Amino acid sequence: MPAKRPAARRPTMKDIARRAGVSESAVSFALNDRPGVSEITRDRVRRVAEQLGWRPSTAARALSGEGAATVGFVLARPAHTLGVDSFFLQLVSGIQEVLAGRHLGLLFQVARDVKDECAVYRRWWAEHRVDGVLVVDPRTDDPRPDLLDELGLPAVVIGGAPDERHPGLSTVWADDAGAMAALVDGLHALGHRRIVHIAGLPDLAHTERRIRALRAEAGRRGLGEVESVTTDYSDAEGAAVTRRVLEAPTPPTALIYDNDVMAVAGVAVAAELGFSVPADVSVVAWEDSALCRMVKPWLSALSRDSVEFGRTAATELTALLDGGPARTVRVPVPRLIERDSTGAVRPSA
Amino acid sequence: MPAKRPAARRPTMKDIARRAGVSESAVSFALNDRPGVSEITRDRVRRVAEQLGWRPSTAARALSGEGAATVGFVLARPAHTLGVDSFFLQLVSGIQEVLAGRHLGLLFQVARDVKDECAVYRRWWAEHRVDGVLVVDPRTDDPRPDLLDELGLPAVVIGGAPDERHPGLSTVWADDAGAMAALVDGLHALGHRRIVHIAGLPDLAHTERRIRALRAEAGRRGLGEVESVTTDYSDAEGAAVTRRVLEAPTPPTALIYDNDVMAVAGVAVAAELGFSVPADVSVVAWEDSALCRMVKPWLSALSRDSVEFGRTAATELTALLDGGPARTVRVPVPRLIERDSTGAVRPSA
DNA sequence: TGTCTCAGCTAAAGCGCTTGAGTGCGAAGA
DNA sequence: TCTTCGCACTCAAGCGCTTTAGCTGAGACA
Repeated sequence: MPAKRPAARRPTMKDIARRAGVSESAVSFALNDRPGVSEITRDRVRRVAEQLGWRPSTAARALSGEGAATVGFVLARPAHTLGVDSFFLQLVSGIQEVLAGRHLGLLFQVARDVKDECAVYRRWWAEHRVDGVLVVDPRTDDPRPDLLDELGLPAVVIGGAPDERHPGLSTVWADDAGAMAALVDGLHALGHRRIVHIAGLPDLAHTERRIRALRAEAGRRGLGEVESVTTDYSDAEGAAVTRRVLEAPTPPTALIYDNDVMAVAGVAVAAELGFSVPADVSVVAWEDSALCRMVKPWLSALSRDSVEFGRTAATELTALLDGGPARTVRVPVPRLIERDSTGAVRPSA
Repeated sequence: MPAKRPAARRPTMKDIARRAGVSESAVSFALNDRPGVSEITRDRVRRVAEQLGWRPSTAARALSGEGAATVGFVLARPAHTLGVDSFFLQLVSGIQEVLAGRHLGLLFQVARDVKDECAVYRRWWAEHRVDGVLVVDPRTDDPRPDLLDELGLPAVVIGGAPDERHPGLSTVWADDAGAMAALVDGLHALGHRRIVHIAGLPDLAHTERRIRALRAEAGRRGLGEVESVTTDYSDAEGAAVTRRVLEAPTPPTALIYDNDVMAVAGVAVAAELGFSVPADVSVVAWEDSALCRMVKPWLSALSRDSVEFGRTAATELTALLDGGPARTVRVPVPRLIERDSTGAVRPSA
């Protein structure tokens, strides 16, 4: 074998045309299932294409107005919160499943913040790189929907609430408020009255939804000592907040963590401070993963199917790319997996 | 505001040419820092381009032979092992840092297995989608280097050992063997003689390197009872293997886990079986993350800078894309962070 | 027999960019 | 003064595909 074979040449439609004895246009018609060629020609062309291992050049396609066959995905979170997070990989994995089936590529980028993220969208649009984007972590007062509207870039917002001001955007969301209500309901039934919610990043829309839902539920039941504290999702802040609230004069009897990482960190802190889980304090993680079964006691957690979430979002985006109308679809409410970290309030408490 | 504004039109070089009163070619020369235009023309063109918010269409660029300004990254692992893994997100994050600086896009795909991964490379190549790829999880007897050679696709292998048979590929690797030797050295000094290595996927090249290194070290020191067991990296298998080896008649006094997830799962099992860590058994995780500080006792771990790893790999790839020679670069050996899970063997043992 | 139609195909332009082959012109050299 | 550079720039072709308009020949119909 020669040390450095020249790279193989990519076959083009011209090659197919020559081999099949027809014009390039005929090839184009044949391969795109467009009328204008007979069935037998179409078959012949298809066979030659297959035989040559031809694949359309996305560049050429994009240039002649067909779109880039690519969708974009930007992750804008501080680097250190990216560390141990099962959600995004699973989400992306679900997204991929759908996209791969349609031969759509996924252009991935991590950005520092939303401002950077917007710049990325602008660049992608100007460079003709993507046909649409998947937007995650919608914020309160988010600049992205407006921008995407302006650019005319099809998009689906993952995890946002329905938004009438942007009829062009699809939304895939989970009913956080409903889930929170159910959760509080369950804790209330177990006798919990003092509940602290260790929430995620303060400007994420779903953080706010959860906080509001908790407050509403507390109000409805006349629970006075209910509080939400926002964090950056990191184990460090989760631990710090846990320490603070458990060291208060009247510590809560139940802790709701907005992700698994903080919940695990929180349990460790609780143990260190001499709190027994769930006897002294119940713990629920809003996100289930292997992590929740790696600590003792096993953590009760709200479980959602992130892979399916990704699939749904990607499906909505392809629908949009096909010219379909923007839609708002709700994925199932996360289900509470009761393990060993939740229980009735101890009578003495 | 009209409900549906038509999407803004992307400015092209023709627009710039018209506004600047020069030909398209002059614009091209000016914007690409090529000789052929005077400095004042260049400036004028640049200004107009800026003012119009022009960005080169990657499609057109790619079509005229400039490459797609995109690199590819395929992750081929069983979906369930993707769950809680800090390594890849960090790696990608480092990769992005470098790529973003050069306006290179990252096309990301998850595949089922290596065969699928190869298909993805072929497709990307045929579709003109990427200029190069980053290959992770090199295997023993890996089909990918040959394929990439054949396609003439620049690539850097992340985590592979130097490979003379593929002079076209760059390699970025860590000295697993050296790290393992140092680790065994340390454990030996603490009195450990029975060591079990709960390894990762059996056909990954670095798994084999570690296993071989462990065996070599054991041989050199005359340690008889040393063993490596391969797993799929999941907490479940990590736990299962831990249970099996600790229930043996003469259980090991030290456990080396090939990732943090399994180590954490293993510690839980050890506790359950009544083993105290590190008094009865020492535990080391080959991968550091927040996880290692979420369990008691805190886990000693081999720490590498995955973000930097990603940066290095991406830098090598860009060098390759610039026409540089393939290189083999070694990143620093992972450093052992000693926490609370490792200690001297108890005299009685 | 001549005309009309229409299925089945070809020719050619165009997408936005790069690039090699000119072209015009002022300055330097004979 | 005339030639010769060489700089600054323009022309036009080409990358691989789509798409519109146009062409051809065979059958339908009068």
